[in-house]
Amino acid sequence: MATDYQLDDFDREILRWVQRDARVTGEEIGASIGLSAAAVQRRLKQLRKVGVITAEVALVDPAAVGQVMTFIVGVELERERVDMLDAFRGAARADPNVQQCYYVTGEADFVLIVTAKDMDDFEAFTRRLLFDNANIRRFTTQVVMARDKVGSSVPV
Amino acid sequence: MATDYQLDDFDREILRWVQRDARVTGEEIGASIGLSAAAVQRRLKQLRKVGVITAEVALVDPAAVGQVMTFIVGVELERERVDMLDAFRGAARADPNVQQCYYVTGEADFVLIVTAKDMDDFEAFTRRLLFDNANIRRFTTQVVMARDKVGSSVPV
DNA sequence: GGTGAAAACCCCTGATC
DNA sequence: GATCAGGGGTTTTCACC
Repeated sequence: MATDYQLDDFDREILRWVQRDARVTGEEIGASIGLSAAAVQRRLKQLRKVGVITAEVALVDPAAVGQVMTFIVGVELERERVDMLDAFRGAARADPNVQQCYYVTGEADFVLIVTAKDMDDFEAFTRRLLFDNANIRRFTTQVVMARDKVGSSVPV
Repeated sequence: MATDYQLDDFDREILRWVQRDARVTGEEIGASIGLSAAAVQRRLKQLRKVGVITAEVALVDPAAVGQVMTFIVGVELERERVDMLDAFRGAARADPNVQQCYYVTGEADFVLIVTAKDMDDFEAFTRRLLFDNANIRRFTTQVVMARDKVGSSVPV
């Protein structure tokens, strides 16, 4: 696991850079923190290997690809049995409209971040994942009017 | 704006690739969809230029850098005045513990995805952003027990 | 263990068709 | 859009601390 990997200050600086922009060159990072480009690349390789960096991905503007709507859906299951939890998790993970899925304490059991092309698309999603599922007691929907901060930049 | 840019099937295939892995080579993408590497790069450049691809970033495992806890916080403002909304947005966006901030309809006004090193760190966050703010009526906290799906992969 | 320097390699870029 | 030549970034090797 990556949990026991000890970062030093150079690693943290590098992570701050690549969390903003993964295409920045090792040379530029190195110049800003006083390291050679090769050293930066070596550290990046290690950070990937040990799992501190889980992936390097392109972020796509949902509106630009026709996924103009975003919803936050709280889901409460009928019965909290492990097999039912796992079944729901699997279905949520596999659903293309589900961007994120959190298993939480509190009122809801799961919180989902969902995008959809339009209301019909969202309704199709709710039928698919929620209504046609006897194990779901109820769910709440919040419509996102503005995404003020996105991504998953972690403070390091 | 990027909203009026028309994607074709090649673009969509490319977006599926780079949303999973931004380091994949143009050659590999091209081979899988029947395009030359140069053509793929040209399309990627265009997708960046028009804003379909908003960024290419490294994803960091929060647990690996000591941010082991995740929370979902619903925030209800005292009065929904535009200047107060904007003030809160700005503060949330600037806060290092806030990973995501959504302005929503429904019970809450904002939904935040927050990470913290531990409960003390989270408490410090709530003081900083929530308690020391007369404009906040109340907030709810849900503790994330499992992050089943993360990132912001958009179906294209 | 770590770094920096240089060469080799690979990929991206731009020009051309 | 494809092909090819040129430039740039990454990766490896090596010597060094």
